[in-house]
Amino acid sequence: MVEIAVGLAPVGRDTVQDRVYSELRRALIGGLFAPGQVLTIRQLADALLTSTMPVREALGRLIAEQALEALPNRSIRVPLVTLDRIEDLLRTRVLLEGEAMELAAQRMTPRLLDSIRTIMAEWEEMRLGGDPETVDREVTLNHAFHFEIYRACGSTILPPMIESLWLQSGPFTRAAIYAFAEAGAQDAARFHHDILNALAAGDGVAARAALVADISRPFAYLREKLGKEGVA
Amino acid sequence: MVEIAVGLAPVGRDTVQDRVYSELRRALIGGLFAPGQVLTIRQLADALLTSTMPVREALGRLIAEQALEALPNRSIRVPLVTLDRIEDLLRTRVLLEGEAMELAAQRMTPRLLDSIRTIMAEWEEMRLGGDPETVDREVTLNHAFHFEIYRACGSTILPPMIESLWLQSGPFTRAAIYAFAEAGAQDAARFHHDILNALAAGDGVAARAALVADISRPFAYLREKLGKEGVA
DNA sequence: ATGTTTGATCTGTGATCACACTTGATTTGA
DNA sequence: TCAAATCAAGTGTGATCACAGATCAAACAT
Repeated sequence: MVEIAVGLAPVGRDTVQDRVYSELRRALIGGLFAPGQVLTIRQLADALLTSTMPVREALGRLIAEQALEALPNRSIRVPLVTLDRIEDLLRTRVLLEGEAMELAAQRMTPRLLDSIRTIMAEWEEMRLGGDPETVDREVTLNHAFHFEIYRACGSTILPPMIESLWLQSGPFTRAAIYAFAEAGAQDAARFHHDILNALAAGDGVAARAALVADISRPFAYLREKLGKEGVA
Repeated sequence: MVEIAVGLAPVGRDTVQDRVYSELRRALIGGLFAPGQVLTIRQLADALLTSTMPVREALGRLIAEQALEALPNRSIRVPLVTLDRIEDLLRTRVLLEGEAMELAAQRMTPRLLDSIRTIMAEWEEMRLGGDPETVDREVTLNHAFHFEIYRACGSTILPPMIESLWLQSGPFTRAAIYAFAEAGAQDAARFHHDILNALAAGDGVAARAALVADISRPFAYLREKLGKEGVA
């Protein structure tokens, strides 16, 4: 058989389970669920207007990815936020995302750089608007900015692992985003610009350093806040 | 209510799904499934003497962990082995396991060291026996040796991620183990001794180096073998 | 001989039901 | 008055069934 239509993308299935999974994942990364919140299958099925079957399988996947926690009671909850866990997450994210960033810097192409700049531009415009309603979109764009880079690292293993870390960070990054809405806006933008410049120069070490600064910022804030209040 | 029987361990549930999951995981790490092999729910359910329900949920978890692959055909298979994938896995394992090892070296206790030595002793005795029947037990002990260390690293995030990498490495490490049964036995033993000595000395850098040598060995062999034969 | 259609079989997906267990409030007992 | 027993509502788990899509071979048409 001759090769036809090489430019087409694979169509990909669209099962109910996948939609439920994507929706829950979006909600987790966006911080719509509170740490410690218990999720029940039937309640989610009602909210999502489906039956319990797709929900329980999606929850099973999220538990396997450490994004949710299965208690011995058989109940399912969003993991708690503790000081230890924050340190742990930050350290692991620096390790993996730093590596992915440095690898990506060595394989950067003008085309990819353009794509990243486009996302960055939209993100910055939104931040300047200062509309609190757009925080969801902001989270999405921030996610897109980082993973557009990580996908360029040449590894098929690293990006899914980093996604898992974002999923675990999700429940308490939103708090930090809100808090930094004014105070840290220019900082975050500066870090992203630093990353972009380093990538354009092909300087992996500088890109890694800028990234570490970028993701350490909200964690440092949370650490300080939790240190005063105890667990949230 | 008064506190009674404080010394008891939590009983922990034992669902059919968990047993299926453990069994599949064991089979994958032990290399019982061939790369590219297609797994069907009903066939596994028959083999495991259960219904399809627990099997499909267990498969869903394994897919979420990247241990299995969901094709657009809706069929499920063990991921293929390619040269790129081998390089990718090795690089990521060195990154994560090296970090875990260095962290563990800084938190090592005499009690844990003893526990590791016990595993090591049993493993070495089995290797000296040279019985090809015991390769399953050998794989299990090798796993126990490494993860007894990784659990000591103080992170709750790192070990599950490393488990996921072992799961992905499983389908083609067995080939390497067989090949090294005679040729590399003393090498592997030496690396494990190096690791143990470094841990006892609290020397994280040396422990990391010994570990990298340990896990690079079978990968190097596979790389060479695949380079000659093409994909397996 | 090549390409198309057809049909039987097998696959994952989702819905529904029964069951065992947890949980929390209510009732019962001393 | 307080602790223990009880009961009802709600939970995840597993089995079973119905269905749409995939697969592959044989029959057919070009």
